[in-house]
Amino acid sequence: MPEEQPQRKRQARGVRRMEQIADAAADVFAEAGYAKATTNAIAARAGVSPGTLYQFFANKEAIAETLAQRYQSALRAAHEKAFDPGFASLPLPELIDRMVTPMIDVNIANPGFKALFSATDMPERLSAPTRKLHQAVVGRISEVVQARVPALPAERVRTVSVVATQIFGALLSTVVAAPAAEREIWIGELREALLGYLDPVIGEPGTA
Amino acid sequence: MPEEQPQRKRQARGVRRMEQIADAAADVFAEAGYAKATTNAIAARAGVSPGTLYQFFANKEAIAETLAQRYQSALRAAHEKAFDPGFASLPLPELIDRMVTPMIDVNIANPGFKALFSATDMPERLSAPTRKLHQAVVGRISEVVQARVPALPAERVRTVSVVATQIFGALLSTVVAAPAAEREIWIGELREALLGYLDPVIGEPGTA
DNA sequence: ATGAAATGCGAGCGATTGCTCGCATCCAAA
DNA sequence: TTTGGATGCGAGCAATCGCTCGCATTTCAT
Repeated sequence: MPEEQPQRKRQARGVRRMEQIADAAADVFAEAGYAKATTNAIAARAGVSPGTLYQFFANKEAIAETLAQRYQSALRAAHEKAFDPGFASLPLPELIDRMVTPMIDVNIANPGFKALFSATDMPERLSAPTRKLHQAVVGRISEVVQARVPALPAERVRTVSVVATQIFGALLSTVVAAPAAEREIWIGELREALLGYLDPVIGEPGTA
Repeated sequence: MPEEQPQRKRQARGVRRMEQIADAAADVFAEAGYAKATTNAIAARAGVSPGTLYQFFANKEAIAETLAQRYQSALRAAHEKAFDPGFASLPLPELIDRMVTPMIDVNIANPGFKALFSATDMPERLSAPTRKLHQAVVGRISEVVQARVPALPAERVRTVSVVATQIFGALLSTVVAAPAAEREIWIGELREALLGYLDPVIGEPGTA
């Protein structure tokens, strides 16, 4: 268990510096990926010296960890909005919309993070929590699906949830990468894709 | 244009060594990714010294390039099987099956290559050709879709083809990663997902 | 005002890694 | 059998990069 070390007292200026460095790191990581991003480049982007950077972060991993926590808390907030069990009885198109919208928004607000934390060049320690959250999404979707169609075997519920998540993830990248003007088009296609896959299985609540 | 340098004469033994090194590189790259894979590790895996490795490959990039060419020619062969324009008038489930099967097979036969060449830690030079082939796939699918439903606007044809490709790519990873025993299940879901998305648009040949 | 602590700098250390170099050995053509 | 080139080795070079260290400056509580 990683115990909190008695982190030194920060002045307001120091806290600002930390955010400034973390912001710069988000840029550099997004552009270059974790492995190719150098700490010196992050420091330069933040307009500080390498020494200053290491005044606030123990090492490269710690910088990424800060970003990981930012992303994770944003994700968790989105999950609360997206996976309300009460949605289970809604018409399928609306159900999809309620789930998809918050997840898209959080990823548009944090561009690059999804790619960064699913990349393989990042230390296991940092990608693991995000992957775990991703697994949790499958679980949350499974709950909604199971609540909607109780007669569906648990194994099939799981399979359907995994596939729906994969479809969502793939098209999410396209939506985020698209210029803002085209996003609605791709979001529409995303909805159609999910609807097309899910309708035969869980189109009507209560049926098997 | 990259001109062939007058590569030195190889003995049969040398050719074998090259394949042996390339095979080892495929393993190491698949395990560690391009950036984290060291040439010394590749040499060790191949059971040769670093000097021997560089007897046959100019640099790290050249090793990956050999693998890229392997993958690309395998992909091209699969594309020939998968994107026959004559498929356009088949019933949709069969059309999907004809396209999907060769693409799945080639990726099962070359595990790790898809992930390797779509990773961002690889030099642009090497990922670009594979990305270009991927773009070509969208074009090939567009042709089939357009041939099937001539009344569909070109822009919409393109959008549908992109989305279908994305759905395929996402579930392909799951199929390849799954143990052989479960593959048929995931392939079935992949077919259902594509069918669900495509049926409303191009379900019947000739309709708009 | 003053001292202690926080902030800041940047040259450069140590480890890693792609790659080289000098030299030994193997092979095939003459 | 001889000989030139292909194959093979592995210590170590050079460049990169994460990170440190010594020291200067700023901030803040007293």
